[in-house]
Amino acid sequence: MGDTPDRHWMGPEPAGAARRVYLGILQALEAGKTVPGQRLVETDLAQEHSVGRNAVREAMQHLAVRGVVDLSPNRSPAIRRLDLAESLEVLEVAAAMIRLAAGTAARAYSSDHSDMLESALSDLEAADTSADAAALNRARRHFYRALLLIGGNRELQRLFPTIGMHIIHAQYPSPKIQAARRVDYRRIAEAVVAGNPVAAEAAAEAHVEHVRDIIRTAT
Amino acid sequence: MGDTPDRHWMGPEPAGAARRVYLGILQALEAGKTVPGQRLVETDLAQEHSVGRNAVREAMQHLAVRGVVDLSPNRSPAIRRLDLAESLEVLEVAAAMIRLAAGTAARAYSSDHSDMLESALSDLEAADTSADAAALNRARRHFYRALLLIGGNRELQRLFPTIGMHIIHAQYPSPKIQAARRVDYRRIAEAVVAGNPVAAEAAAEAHVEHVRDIIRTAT
DNA sequence: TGGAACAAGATTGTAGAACAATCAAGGGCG
DNA sequence: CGCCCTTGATTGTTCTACAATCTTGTTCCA
Repeated sequence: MGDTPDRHWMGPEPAGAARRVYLGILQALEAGKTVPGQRLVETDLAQEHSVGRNAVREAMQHLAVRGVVDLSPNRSPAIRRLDLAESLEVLEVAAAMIRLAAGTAARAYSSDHSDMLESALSDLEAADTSADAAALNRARRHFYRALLLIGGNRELQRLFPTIGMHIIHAQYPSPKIQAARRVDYRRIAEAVVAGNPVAAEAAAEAHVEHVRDIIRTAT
Repeated sequence: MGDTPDRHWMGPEPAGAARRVYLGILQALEAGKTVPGQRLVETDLAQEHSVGRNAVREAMQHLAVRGVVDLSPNRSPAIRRLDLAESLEVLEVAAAMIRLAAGTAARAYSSDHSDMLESALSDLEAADTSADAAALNRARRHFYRALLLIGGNRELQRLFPTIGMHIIHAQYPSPKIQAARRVDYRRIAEAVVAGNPVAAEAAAEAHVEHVRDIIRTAT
């Protein structure tokens, strides 16, 4: 349907110059080139990406919104670091949001949407065999994007990407989580396709519960 | 327990110069001096508040995060306008978050926290009789702040204020909602004090349901 | 030796100028 | 009447300059 407002279709992302910095840092984080706690100096990043300090600042704001960096006055921004307690707090919020996303998608599902879920799941399989970190993250986002688009709740689309999941995945790059995803996402998808909100919500919560367990024991 | 990071204790708020603009606009919105759909011109605001254009831009970013303004490239930011459908979408997300906040607070409640809830509730009563719009909003925030502090989930504290509730309240300043709050908040508080998460979550959802009904009929 | 006070450097906070890029409205022309 | 183009308004972006603040290292005194 052509009514998707593509303007900032998935949570506000920076545009133009700031975007380069923003994507660069996210990418460096996924690649492990930057680690939690690391300080990010404005002028360095500005030179590195050939942009003005303003643009760097703007990128930092967006990263802070998504819970990737911590911003405090008169201090260099730092990649956010989560202790176990705060990780679990993030997961608790994530559980509520994923649950809502799954339930909403199940309620709104129609056969028009089958392509989205299919391609997301096949992406996941493909990435799973390749074991490429970037591809895995892409596939994960792809799945949630499908869920959010099917559900059609624009406020949820706006807020969902702001949960601090980037850091969670950067801090606990466990292959076990990926294994869990493969099973859990499929279960969620099945419930959505079946138009069964209760089952979808249950599957969503089960998934977060699995991640929670893995993280708890992995620490 | 002095470990509460007061730095950005309640969702990231702008600091310094940008803060003036940010607060000015929120205030103007609550006072009805700015209306949904209104365009906000950078240079005007900069002069008006005696700050640089970048400060205005920064304020806009924060307002966009909180769902107060809509930002699209090469266009003046505009106060967000919600049609009925999107209002309901916002409320759906709000329901999930408030539910989580209430449940978490109920689980974490101890007698140390009684003051917070008490003062929040008495604030609400006081504001209710005075019927001053600003005081009402302050009291509402006070209540949720208490809930979030009791629950202690830092990620929830970060994300909660970013739900687009500012606009909801700006667009539907119905006295009926305030009446519902008086009853509903007390019921939530009672469940929290009783340490009953299930009841707290139910009361939270009931409240949002009431607001939903009021908005549906008020349009 | 320990530590307090101070000095120097690094980094962020903020305003402003300048220019490019884009958009919106109005005017003229076919 | 409708299309195109010019023009003004507004945002996007970089750069400069300086104030405010933090950090670090050094000196000096007890």
